[in-house]
Amino acid sequence: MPKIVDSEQYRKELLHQCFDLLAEKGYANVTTRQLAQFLNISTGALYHYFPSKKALFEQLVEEMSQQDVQMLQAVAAGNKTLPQRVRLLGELLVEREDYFVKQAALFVDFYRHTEIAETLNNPVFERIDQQYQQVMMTVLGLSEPKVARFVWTLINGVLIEQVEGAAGLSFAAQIDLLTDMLIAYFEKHGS
Amino acid sequence: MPKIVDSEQYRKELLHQCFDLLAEKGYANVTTRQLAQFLNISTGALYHYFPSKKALFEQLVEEMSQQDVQMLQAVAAGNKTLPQRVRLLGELLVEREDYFVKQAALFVDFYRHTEIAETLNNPVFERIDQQYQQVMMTVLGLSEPKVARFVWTLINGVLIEQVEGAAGLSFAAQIDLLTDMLIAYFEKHGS
Amino acid sequence: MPKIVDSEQYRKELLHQCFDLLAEKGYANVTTRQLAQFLNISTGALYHYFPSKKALFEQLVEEMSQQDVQMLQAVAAGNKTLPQRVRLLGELLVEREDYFVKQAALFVDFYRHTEIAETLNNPVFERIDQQYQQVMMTVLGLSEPKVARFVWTLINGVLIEQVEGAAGLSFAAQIDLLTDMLIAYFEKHGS
Amino acid sequence: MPKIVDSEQYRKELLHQCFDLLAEKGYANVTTRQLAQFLNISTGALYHYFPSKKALFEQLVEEMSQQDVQMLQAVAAGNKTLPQRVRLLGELLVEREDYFVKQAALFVDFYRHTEIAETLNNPVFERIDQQYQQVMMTVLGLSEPKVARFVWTLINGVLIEQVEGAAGLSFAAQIDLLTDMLIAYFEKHGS
DNA sequence: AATGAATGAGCGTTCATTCAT
DNA sequence: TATGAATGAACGCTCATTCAT
Repeated sequence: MPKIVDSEQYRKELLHQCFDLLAEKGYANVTTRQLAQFLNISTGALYHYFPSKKALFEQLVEEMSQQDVQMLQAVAAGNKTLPQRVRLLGELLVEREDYFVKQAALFVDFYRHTEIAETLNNPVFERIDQQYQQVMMTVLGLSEPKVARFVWTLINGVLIEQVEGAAGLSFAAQIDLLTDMLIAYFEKHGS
Repeated sequence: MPKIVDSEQYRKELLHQCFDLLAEKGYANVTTRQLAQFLNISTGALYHYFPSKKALFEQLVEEMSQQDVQMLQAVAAGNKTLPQRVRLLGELLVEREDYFVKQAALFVDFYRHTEIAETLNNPVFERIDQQYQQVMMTVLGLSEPKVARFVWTLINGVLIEQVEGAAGLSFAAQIDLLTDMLIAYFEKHGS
Repeated sequence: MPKIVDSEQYRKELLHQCFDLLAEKGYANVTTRQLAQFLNISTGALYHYFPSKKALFEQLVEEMSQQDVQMLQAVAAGNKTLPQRVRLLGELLVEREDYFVKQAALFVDFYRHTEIAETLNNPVFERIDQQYQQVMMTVLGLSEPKVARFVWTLINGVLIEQVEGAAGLSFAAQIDLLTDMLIAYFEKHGS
Repeated sequence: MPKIVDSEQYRKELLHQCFDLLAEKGYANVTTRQLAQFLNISTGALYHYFPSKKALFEQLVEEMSQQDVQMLQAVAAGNKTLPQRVRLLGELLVEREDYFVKQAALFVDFYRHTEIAETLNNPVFERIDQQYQQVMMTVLGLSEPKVARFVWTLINGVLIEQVEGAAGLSFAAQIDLLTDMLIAYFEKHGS
């Protein structure tokens, strides 16, 4: 086994490798031993890179949310009308369905495994929430933060239903419906 | 404490008593001992009424979903236009915010604690999903099952955000926005 | 395995059974699994009776110190001169050498495994220290608390050397020497 | 940082640096990583100089006991009466209270972390014990080895009580009492 | 029907030690 | 010599479940 040269880099690689496992099985349903085995390292090594299971999870969520934001920003480029932007956003989500669904799974776990008292003071939470709100405003060119936030809430609702594997409709079909609804709303109420 | 006459009835009472505790703290964060203590029975007795913690939880989810459906049906009564129905539905949700948010919390837990392979074959899941789809069709007087189903998905998205305690907007404000959006959509695309 | 009827009684029995093992091997060198195995119960049962390994240990120390005090009080009975009392105390210690040596071992562990900050506020510590000082005053009929305390310190020094198995002299010989020293001291300085 | 010329010398320097840390926190409460960090070397380097944590500890105890002996020898110089020697010894102990208390802490840890079976055969133990007995004979000018040995036992008893932080009396006060007691004893029984 | 003591596999985590570099 | 990443057995403890009463 080669000596790790860039330990910071390796830590991020480990995080990325964890993503699928944690998103699919859920934080509470994956043990540190499973995690280590999955990563092909010992439990000791896992704790060499992360101070605790919880910290690993938080780092993962943060890392992924940044990746999210970068992906979504792409929609903002160019001169587009609001309906165009909404459709583009929908297309992006459908294109990367697998990623976004897993990401949503991670978030649900993250929130549920944090004590409510902790939630309010947690800087990670706040930063992430702010980021998503901001990116939705930029992407859709909205002036109302609360509408931007609401759009993200709805998207998450659809994503989470996919997580649960309970969807009667395909993700693409749901995103289509959502797109239509948003466009109808913006046509009627302005942006 | 009255002598137990109808064991079936008593089981349901126990379930109703569990609801708040499990919804607030989450399935994984409540031990069977806590559950038993909360119900003022012994752990042995708990296992007399329910074969396992998981089974108890599934029965609770099922029981509550039926209660949900009954509540929602109320909106369907009388001769109303679609926008009226949508608004009524929104009002009902806001009125009983506490209950519905807890219910959503329960669902999220339920899905996350079930293996994906299990999800697809689980009759409980299917039945519940069908029920919600059905009730939304009735309540809104829709002819399209998939739209009905989707409306419920969106409502759940809003509820789950409240569960997570992460909401930037109040539940009422979000439901208002959702109501407006649905009305705009139906006006444009028909029901 | 019969059901335990008097759980409080059983807890004390478990404590007494632990005594030898913990005194001989030391708190840190006995694992909870070893403890459970030694007691012929499961680790789960151990935690049914004691909230933690540390709590078990503290209860043991307290229980034993009470037993100590009762033993030592016996010397106080009757009308005796100070030298007589000193000799009687020495005889008692030699008679029950095994017990007192183990007890001393326990105490050393107890103090070393408690954070210094904790030591000062710990009610268990204070009570025990007071008890020994008090009992030495009574037993020797001393009016000076600090001398009483000092005598106990010296006795403990001798006991601890036995714990360590490092003694060049037998316990009886050491206690004899100590007795002579104390008598010489009291003859010269009064009691 | 000077280039290491004499590896043996460096090893002893490392030991001396360890002393405070190990005496204050206790063998079991200091990890090899902490030790290495404290010494400004890597864990690998630590294992280059010492075959194991335990061996390091044993070497430390041995090294320190030699230092002890040298300090104590100082009292032997000159033509003094026994009471004078006893008082001088007491003064030395009080002067260097901090050092001797730490030393005692080390010894207690050392003995407790060694299996009893091991204790009896351990050459380190025997050598150290012999040394102290010898030095006490020289220092006090005693002809009886067993009394010399016993005096050291009593001194240790007082030191250990200080280690435990449980002392009702100051170290100086206890040493004063001990001095008086020894003098009274020697006056009565001869040396 | 009901109790609660008992079980033991499994959890997150630690740390003395090793070894490729 | 020296590094520090890697190991993995073992720790204290938890908790769904069982079972003698």
